Amino acid sequence: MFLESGAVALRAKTKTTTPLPFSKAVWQAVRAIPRGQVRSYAQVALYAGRPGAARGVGREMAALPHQPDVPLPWWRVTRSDGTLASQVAQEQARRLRAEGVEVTQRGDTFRVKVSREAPAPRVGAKRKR
DNA sequence: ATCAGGGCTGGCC
DNA sequence: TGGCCAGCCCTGA
Repeated sequence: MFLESGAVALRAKTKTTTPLPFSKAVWQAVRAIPRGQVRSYAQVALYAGRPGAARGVGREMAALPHQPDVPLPWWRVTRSDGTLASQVAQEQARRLRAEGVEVTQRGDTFRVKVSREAPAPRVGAKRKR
């Protein structure tokens, strides 16, 4: 699979700075995204063993430039609705297209084509009442 | 289908 | 404790 309970085993004394278990778990989850495919922040969080920590994943992504020793396919991570984070949208769209992923642009909004056959599984979706 | 607004959560500094 | 954020979900237009 994809799920790694090992991430949980990685937790220990956090003590100091960044490379905390959460970060490692996120990196691992992102690295596991197949070329030409995308996952949402929520899915990455789930696979990292921290369901619901989508925003935390976003924070990690934003910190990547500071971790040049840990190259990751960050461009394969999008929002649940398929739109791309504005500050990296251009670059992200370029990289995704280079992998054969369809990306549309409307105004400043970029978004990946979401197949109706294989809809991105929503994480933590609440039932409508 | 798309967009805006509002409320909420998780992890970190 | 307070506040930030590359998010998520729901509702309504």
